[in-house]
Amino acid sequence: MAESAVLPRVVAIIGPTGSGKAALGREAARRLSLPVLVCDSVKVYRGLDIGSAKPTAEHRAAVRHELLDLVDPDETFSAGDYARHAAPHLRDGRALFVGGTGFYLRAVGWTHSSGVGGVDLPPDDPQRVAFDERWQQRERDDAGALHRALTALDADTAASIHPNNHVRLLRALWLCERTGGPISAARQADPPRACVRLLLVVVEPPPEILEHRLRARLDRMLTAGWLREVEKLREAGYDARHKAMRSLGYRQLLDVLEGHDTLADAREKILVATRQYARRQRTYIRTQLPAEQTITLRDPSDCPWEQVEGFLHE
RNA sequence: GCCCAGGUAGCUCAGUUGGUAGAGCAGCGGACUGAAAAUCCGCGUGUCGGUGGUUCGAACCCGCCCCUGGGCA
Repeated sequence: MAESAVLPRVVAIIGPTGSGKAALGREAARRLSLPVLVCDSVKVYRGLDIGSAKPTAEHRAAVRHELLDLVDPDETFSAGDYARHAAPHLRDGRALFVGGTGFYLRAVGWTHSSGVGGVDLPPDDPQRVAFDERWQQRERDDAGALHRALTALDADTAASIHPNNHVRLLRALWLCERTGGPISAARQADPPRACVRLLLVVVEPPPEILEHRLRARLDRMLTAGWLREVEKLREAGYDARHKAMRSLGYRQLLDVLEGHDTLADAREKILVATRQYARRQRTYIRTQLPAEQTITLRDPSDCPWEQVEGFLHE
């Protein structure tokens, strides 16, 4: 109670890619006199500018944007890293997040099992890389090995992850190994709880409008030199080995540069992948982001600013 | 005009000796505890070009018509 009174108040503008949340975010920043805290897993990478729809120099001059360009494309970056970068911006007690990466927002707004943080290592730590490689090899030799191993260590967690989902199985297995016990027990003992008071502004345009915007935006990006941007990154030594370069669109354009695909075909593939991504975002926002208040906007110009300002200052 | 090959799901195509149809992709839905623009799971959405016939029964066999591609004129 007393604790919740001091929790930071956070307004988060979120929505599928191409929904117009960035423009709404700039307007919100002006009205609320807050910087835009960008919540986007690709805009944290330096050099991935056009394809990630990073705010332009003009926009950045007009409105302060934070949490951009945090790492190089060959560096690993996680939701935990994002939460650590975001934390200082919450100190004043009020903040405005704008972006499409719901998973990062959740890392900021909810606590995660303590005791895990201390033993965890970043994904590029040699010890963890060796662990992942060892188990991936084991899974190749013996399908289902990962899931069986996790079942032996932590049946509850194993039951909640499909045997084919190696990424999540590996992560859970790693945590069990590091903590020396079932991770589900630690999570039960310390369940996640909100560490901010959240007002979610969900921008969700009707499907026909979103479709039109996605096409127009993709063509604008290509015209603006997206392919050249990818070529430059490739010349700098970044390629599909690096997570950043496997982001939506970047991987397809790498295929073009490597002669595996035509630009026209890549364009269609990017469009399809973008639609699919937008749908995953909608599902995530709908099901994984509980908030104190939620405003859903079909049209960003209908934003009820009194309610938003009221939430921040009540 | 004649000959050949096709017309089956939104697209590309399977479909055994006749038993009212199924793959991939797309689409739709879902999961998600620091890889998340990642990873993974579930779901078939259909006048089988049309029409008449043969048959207990036709995507499949026969006739006619329509459409597409190629060849010959």
